[in-house]
This record gives sequence, C-alpha cells and structure tokens, in this order.
Amino acid sequence: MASSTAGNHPSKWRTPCHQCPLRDLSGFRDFSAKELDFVSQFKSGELSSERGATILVEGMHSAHLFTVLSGWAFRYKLLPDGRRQIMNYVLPGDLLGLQGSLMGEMDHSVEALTPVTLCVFERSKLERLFERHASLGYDLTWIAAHEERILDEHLLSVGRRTALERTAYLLSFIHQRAHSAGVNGGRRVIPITQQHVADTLGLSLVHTNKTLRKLSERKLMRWQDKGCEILDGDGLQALAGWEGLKEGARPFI
Amino acid sequence: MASSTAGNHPSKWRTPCHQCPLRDLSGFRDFSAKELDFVSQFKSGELSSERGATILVEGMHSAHLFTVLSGWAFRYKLLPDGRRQIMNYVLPGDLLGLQGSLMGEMDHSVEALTPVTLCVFERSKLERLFERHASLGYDLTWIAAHEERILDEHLLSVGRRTALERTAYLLSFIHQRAHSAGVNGGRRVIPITQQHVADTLGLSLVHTNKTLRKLSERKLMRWQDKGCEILDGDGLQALAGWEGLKEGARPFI
DNA sequence: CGAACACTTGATGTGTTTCAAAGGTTGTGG
DNA sequence: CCACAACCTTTGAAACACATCAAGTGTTCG
Repeated sequence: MASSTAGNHPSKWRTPCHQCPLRDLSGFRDFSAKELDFVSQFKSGELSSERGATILVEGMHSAHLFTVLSGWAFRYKLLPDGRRQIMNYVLPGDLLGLQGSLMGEMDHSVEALTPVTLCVFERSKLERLFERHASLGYDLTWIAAHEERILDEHLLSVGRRTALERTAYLLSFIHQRAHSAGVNGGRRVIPITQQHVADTLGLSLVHTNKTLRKLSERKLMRWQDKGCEILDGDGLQALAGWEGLKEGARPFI
Repeated sequence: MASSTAGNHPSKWRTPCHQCPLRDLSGFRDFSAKELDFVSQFKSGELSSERGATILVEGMHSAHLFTVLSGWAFRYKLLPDGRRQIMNYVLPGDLLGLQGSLMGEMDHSVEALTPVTLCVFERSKLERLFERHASLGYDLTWIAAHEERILDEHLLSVGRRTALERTAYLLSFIHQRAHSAGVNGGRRVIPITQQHVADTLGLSLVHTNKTLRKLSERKLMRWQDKGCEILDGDGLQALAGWEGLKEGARPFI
C-alpha cells in the first residue's frame, strides 16, 4: 500500500541514484545500501532548466525538493523596488527548496546560470525520511547548518570587508566550491556576469568593474567573454583574509 | 543501562523541562509527553553567564549544545584585524552551538548582552535524538533552516538597503523577535549599544548615531540610557520595506 | 541591420567613514 | 566620598570609498 511511485526500476530515470555520478566524488560521504534504496524511492522525477530560467520563485508553495545534478544556479531576494541581493551560488550536489518545504513558502528565488538538471523529491515523503532513516535526517540538519555557516561568512564580507577584499573573497569562495563539487575539470571558469558579482557583494556594477580590474592587474584572475577565470585562488583567499572552506565528508540526498 | 546522567529527578535542575516557562508561550509548539521525557533526559545541566561574558568562542570544540532560558546574547565573527560583524541576536528559546556540534568547530562566537541562563545538552546524545525521536530531528532541521532564512534577510539588508532602511529593519526585526519570545512584558526596550547596531549593519559608529537620530526625529524609536525603545514597530517595518516575521508554531528543544 | 546585452571608462556627486573632541554615566579603589 | 578610568553617546569637520550619470565599444542573435 501507500502506493506512491511504485515499480521503481533502476532504469526509470536517466540518472538512477545507484549510479549517480555525484557519489563518485570525494567530498561526499558514502551511503549504505539501505540509504541509497530509500533515496532512490524518495526521488520522483528529473527536471531540466535552461540558462536564465527561474527554478523557484519567492512566495511559491512548492511540493518538491531538488538536488542539483549538473549546472550552476544562484539564490536571490528582491526588494520591492527591484534591488537584488544574491545570497549564494548553487552547484551540483546542493539541495534546493528545503526552507520552502519546512516552512511552507519560499522566501527567495533561484535562477539557472547554465543549463541545469535537477533531481526531484516529494516533500510529502520528508517525514518518512526522518522516521525511517535517522542518518538522513541528520544529514538534512547538517546541510542546513552548513548553509548557515556560509551565509555567516558572506554577511561578514558584505558587512565588514572592503570592496577589494569582498571581491577576492567571493571569487576564491566560488572557486573552492566548484573544486569540491568536481565542476570545472581542467578549467577554472565561473559562469557569471559582473552584475552577479555586484549583486552578491552589495556593490554597484561600475565599481565592481573597477575592482575586478584591480584584481586582474594583480594577476589574481582574468575576466573572459562571459565569466571569470581564477588564476591564483590562494592569492585571492589571502587578500580577503579568509580561512577557506574546511569541509569534511559532505552529505547529500 | 546506558547509565549516563541517571537518577534524573524532576527537581534536579532549577528549571525542570516539564515546568519550563518557555513552553507556556504561544509561538512554541506543544510537545508530547514522550518528547518531553527525552528532552529532559537529554539535558545535562544549567549555566549562567554575566552580561559581557563570552559564551562560545570561534574555533572552539564544544561538547555541548545550549538553549537559552532567559536573557539576551548575540552571535558574531571577527576579521583578523578586529573588525566585527554581528550575525544575529539570541533570545529565550533559541538554540546555540548546533553548527559546532555538527561540524566539529564553532565558526562564530557568542556574547551575553544581559545576564543569561542556559540549558546544557550533551552533544553525544544528538545521534540518539535523531534515532529515537524523528519529530525532534525534524525540529532541529527546522531551526537551522529558520536561522538560514533570517540570515538571508539580514544579508539583503546589509547588501542592498540604505543606512536608514537597514536601521529601521533591524530595530523592527529585534522588536518582533522579542515580542514572540515573550521578552519585554510591557516595555519594549532592547538592551544593545549603538556599537552593536553599527556592527550588525556594517556601518560606522558615528553614522549609526546620526541615522538613529533621524529615526527618533520621526518618533519611530527613542534611545535610552543603555538600549533602545521602540515607539512604532509598524512604522519601522514599513520604512524598511520589510514583510515582517511570519512565524507559525516554532519548535524548540 | 537593429536590438539587446555585457563590459569599459571618465566625470561628477554623495553617502559614509575617519578624525577629533567633549559631555554624561557608571564603577572602582584609595 | 572623591578621583580616575572606562564606557557610551553626541557633534562638527574633513576625507574618501563608492554610487550615479553618461557615453562608447564589442558581441550575440533574431
């Protein structure tokens, strides 16, 4: 009974959980067979978004949770008059929509920076997850606490670092995230515009441009056609006075 | 067996969980008897801190979690050269140290604004909490996601609101939090200095002072000997262009 | 070919910081 | 009980980081 998405053949999705490419990455913790079984039965579909598409909208009541399988996106909030603040960037392995699932309504939006593929989970099965798989419930708490930690650091940047330090911090941060998410095999190009940088750091577009120039004069990075290439991640981190991401085994659902 | 803190008489602590004054407040969800039993056995002590005392230190490996029983505190981070950013304020019912417990090391510090009393929990019993009481595990995730939501809004403020809007937002926010935590029975005085406001909003002390003056000229608030009295919470919220706290039944441990 | 978008750059203006100093309050020790 | 230090608030003046305005270039795309 409980029917739901029964008859869950391993081949049902293009990316069966048992063969999820994310699991091969170091940086993600290993799952037991039972956990994997549950997760694959928790999964209810896959979703693709174009670059520029809005994946989640502020105010929305979503019945779903998502895990990013591939691609880049970002979370943001808007003020009534249109001012935008980007809260964080979303990479493969990241979970989307947890806040909305727990508290009913999204309080931010999510937009795709590149084509994105997502794993879809049923919000209604969340309770069962906590009941049957305490370890996964623990992981969800870990994920939420981890995002909180990152937001703390962003807030420190926007509140107390200078424009140059902030920019160095952001680029260094995204670069490390991309590395640990296994994105950018050889290349170290970040698919964002200068407007994204400005809206993340609380700066104007013009001043962001001038600040990025200073960083590239110091040979720390280079701006490309559409995106930014990191030349010296350590240099950026040092300039920002940042400790860097210290991540152990990261869980994901 | 499992010994641990055996012989847990109801009268062991000054504030037995079954008579916890916080539970009477609207705004907190009701607990089942079983949940209450577990929590009271999860509790391992009580702690008091003086005003100005540091409760948790960045970098620390704490074996404990805390719930605030009474008093005010704040979470903050420091840059190497001493610049300080306050991330959030801590009121009765709030949980402290979850990040540290899950990820090994605190990445921020906590300082008491007034005398504070805390409930102490054993970090080592966290796993058991998830295993035996899924509903409490769910609550922990809820709490972490909720803090994330608040940080999103703070980041929006510091990044994109003007000094006047930011200040109005902060005072309105704290005022609403104090209200829903049942603090400030009749009075609406917030026990902070202007330096705290400055360090929360990413402003200098001098400019904070001048901005607060504008708010009091508009009769939205009034600065007292040591703290700030809210005169018109709705006015502040409107000036900030903020939606306000929309909280349903809030869990706490 | 024109429109939309992203980046660049110089000039100008201002919100905010920094510097400096003074007054009020509280607490402590002699 | 006074003297002194520490802390918080207030104010004015000067300096600067950053925002705004304006205009131009190159690219993509229908």
